[in-house]
Parts: sequence; C-alpha cells; structure tokens
Amino acid sequence: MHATLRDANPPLTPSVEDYLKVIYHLSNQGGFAATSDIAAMLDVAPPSVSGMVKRLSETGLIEHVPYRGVQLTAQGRRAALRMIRRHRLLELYLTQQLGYDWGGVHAEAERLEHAVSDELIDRMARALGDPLYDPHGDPIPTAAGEIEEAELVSLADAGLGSKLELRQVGTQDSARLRFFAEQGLTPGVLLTVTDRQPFNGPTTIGLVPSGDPRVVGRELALLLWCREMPVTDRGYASR
Amino acid sequence: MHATLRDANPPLTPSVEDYLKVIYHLSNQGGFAATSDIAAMLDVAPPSVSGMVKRLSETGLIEHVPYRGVQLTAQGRRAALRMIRRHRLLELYLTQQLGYDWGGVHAEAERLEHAVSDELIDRMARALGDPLYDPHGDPIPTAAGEIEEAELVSLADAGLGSKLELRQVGTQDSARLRFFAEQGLTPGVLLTVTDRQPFNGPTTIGLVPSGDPRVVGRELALLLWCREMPVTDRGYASR
DNA sequence: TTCAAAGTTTAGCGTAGTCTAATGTTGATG
DNA sequence: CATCAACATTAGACTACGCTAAACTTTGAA
Ligand SMILES: [Mn+2]
Ligand SMILES: [Mn+2]
Ligand SMILES: [Mn+2]
Ligand SMILES: [Mn+2]
Repeated sequence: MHATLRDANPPLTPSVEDYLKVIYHLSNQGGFAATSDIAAMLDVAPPSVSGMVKRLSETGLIEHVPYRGVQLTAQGRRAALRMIRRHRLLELYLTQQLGYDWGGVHAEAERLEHAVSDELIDRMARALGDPLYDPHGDPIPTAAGEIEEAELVSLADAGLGSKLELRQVGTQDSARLRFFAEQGLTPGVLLTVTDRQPFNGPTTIGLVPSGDPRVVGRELALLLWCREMPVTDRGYASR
Repeated sequence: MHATLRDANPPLTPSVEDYLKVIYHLSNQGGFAATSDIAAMLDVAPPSVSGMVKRLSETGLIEHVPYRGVQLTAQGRRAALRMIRRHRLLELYLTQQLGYDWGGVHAEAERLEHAVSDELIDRMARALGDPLYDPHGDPIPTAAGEIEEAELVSLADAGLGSKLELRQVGTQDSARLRFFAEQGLTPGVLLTVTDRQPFNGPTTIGLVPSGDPRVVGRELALLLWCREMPVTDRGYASR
C-alpha cells in the first residue's frame, strides 16, 4: 500500500474533537475563533492552542489566518456537528432515562461523547423518539449533519411588551442552571416582557399563562435565548 | 502544598486501566501474569508491556519479579475490580435497555468503561435492579470490590453423566458467541453430559428439560464453564 | 552439561498533547 | 506616527505510550 494512501481518515482524538466543538461555537456567526478564546474555553494555555491549530490546519479540519484566528473547513464542521449531536443526545438520554438533573449532565456527556459508537448514538436516539432538542433547548444536529439555525434574541435585548418562547439557556454552569430551573425558566416556557430598568438593569417578565412575575438581572438575562412569538387574534400561534 | 503530597491518587489513564484488567484475568488463580501474555491480550508489543510494568510497579499497582511476571497489589486489585464492575454492568445495560446483542456489546463496553462516572454506573446498576451477573454469566463485582469466586468446571472436563448449569462463556469473540446463542448455549441453561469421544473428541450433551442433544467440539467445550448441580430425589436443586 | 530457542528487558525513537518563558505582531492612544 | 499593552506564536521541555532492534535471562533438549 502506498504511504500516500495510508490513514486517509484517521480517527480523531478526544482532544481534537473538543477543539473542533469549541471552534464551532466560537466561529458560528461567521467570524474567526481567537486563540485566547479557544484556550479559555478548553482551560489550556494559549501556546497549546497554537500547537493544536497547526496540526488541525495541516489535517484540513480548520483554516488558520495567523494572528487573526481560525474557522472550520467543511470537513471540520461535519466533525464538529457530529460531536454536538452526540453530546446533546447523551445529555437528553441521561436526563430522561437515568434521572440525571439538568445541571449535572454536561460533564458526563463531555466525556462520553468521545467513547460512544455511532451505533449506540443511533440506539439512544431511537429510544428517545429521534428528538429535536436537548434538555437545555439546544437543537440536536441530524445524523446527516444538519442543524436548525434559530433566530433567537437574548432576553436582555427583547423589546418591551414582546411575547417570547424561551428556547435555549446559554450556559453549562450548574449553579446557574439550577437557579433557572427553580425559577421555572426552562426551554419551552412562554413569557412576556413587562419592564426593563435602565443602565443595564434587570428585566421583568410575566410567565404565561400563570402571569407570575420574575425579575432577571442583566447577567442572567443575556443567557436566556428566546424566539419571538407571533400573536394571533386568539392568542399565541402554535409552532 | 508539599510536592510529596501532591497527586497522591492521580486518576488512572485508560491504558493503565486496561493493563490492570488484563493482569487481573491472567493472574487470577494466584500465578504471575507473563509479559508476552499481557502483550498478546492487549495487542501491543512485549517491550511496550515492559515499559508499562515499570511505571505500574513504581506507582504501587503491581509487583514485578523480573523475567517471572507480575501480580496485582491490593490497590491494583481494587482498581481492576472497579473496571470489571463497570465493564460488566455496561454490557448488561446495553443488552437489556438498548437492544445490543450478546456478541457486539463487548467492544462498546471496552471503550465506555473508561469514560463513565461512578454516579452513572450506580444509576445503571439501580435501573437494572443491582444485578449479579453480566450477559455472559460472569459475576459483577460489588461497588465495595467483592466478587463471587465460582467453582466452575469446563464442559470439556466435566464427568460423563453429570448435571450442569452453564454459568460463563469464556470468550469475547462475537462469531463464537453468536454460534453459542444459536445452539441455545447461554448462561443459566441446564444440561447433562451424555458422551465424550476419546483423543480430544467432542462432548455430547442433552439440554434440560427439552432433552435436545448438542455435540460440542473440544475447542468450544473448553469455553463453556459450568457449575455442577446437586441432584435431589425430586430433580435439580434450585440455587 | 552445554547451548539455542523462547521469552524479557533495555536502548533509542516517534507522536500527541500539555506547560512556561521568550519573542513577535497588531491596533489603539497620546 | 511612535509607543505600548494585549494577543499570538515560537522555543524548549516534559509525560504517556506506542514501536523496532539489540542485548540479556531462563530453560529444556541434545
Ligand atoms: Mn452540554
Ligand atoms: Mn468532550
Ligand atoms: Mn466483555
Ligand atoms: Mn477498555
């Protein structure tokens, strides 16, 4: 066998898989992922990122513009979405089938995502009825690598009086996640924006249909991503 | 913090965990595990084993007698039994909850055993009702590290006319496992030894209660580990 | 009782992935 | 438009874990 044909698609290491996921999240809106941001998200030193970036671009998984940052190639994006599908399906499976709570499930999925086979992921997806969203409301990519691109607005930026469906909670921090759960702020909840204080002050919302009020400080409101709901003459439109 | 106190119990690497499991199986009957046997079971070169043996004995997980072999220390045995518990619970969970078949489940467990948390293992064990045996009939160590030491005889050595319960199938090979399943030879089956040909010939058995006969060649009979059943005047005693 | 095969270890090397310290680049500011 | 602080990269070291080739030990058979 020719050396040039050997190892055309070597399996990715766990470390590489985590880098690709982080780069996906950081460059999702079309921009570049910066070395220092990747380092912060993976909790490694910046020179470790520079070294990995070199190898990933030699492998064709990312494009590197020195001193600017990196972006995923089509191949890198496919690999990243495959890992995100695994991660989110694992979180949902552990939550629904094994009684994990919202906050503790992320760390477990972060390790298992590298060890499960495609077959196991398929079986878990089927056992869950091929779900579309993970427990945090994030969309689960399909096996073919498609992902729903949501038009979401942060609660901190939503207009006064607007009707919203909470879709995603943008943190992995279990203390914050538990707090949101206590407040009834989980994906799928409907709410209206009733007030916002100036100078980066808190947003006040009313839960639908109970009308219960909640006051959310700016730091947390920035983590609550919502879909704006069209209003019909009879009430909220269904999705 | 003193350097001597740092990293007293560093987490074991997946590679180390696999070495400990293999050494446990090879030295189980009180003997030494030989370098070349470890190498064969892990599919690595003998010098790789020598290198790992050096590190494991420095860490206090094994005892090494040069040119003789290795044995587990108490600490190494604890770590090995923890991995075996994980492996066997994973195999049972995948089989019972996710429809895996007898043969395909080993490879999946071999990877997952290194990634699951103690909490996940506990949850799976509880979901299965704290089971005692894995799908191959092997005993599952307790969380405290106790394991049933069975008095088993290979079908190839069982006396003519003896009544047996098939308890363990001593192979991971999926082709052999599937063949055994087709023949109805799975852990828990009762059988009587009706004939054995000389010169390493096949053993003939009768399944209980159907009486269906099976002829098992010596190679396969050596893999079928059985418990000898006491016979009461009313039939087989229950366990 | 020798000696060669089988088995084991040592020597030396390579890759992956991390680190710290030093050096280079860029862009905002005075 | 010169400077500097922030950010990125390079240099050099280290651990884990593989490999091959060479040297060493054990042991059974001649
Ligand atoms: Mn997560
Ligand atoms: Mn991960
Ligand atoms: Mn197994
Ligand atoms: Mn393993």
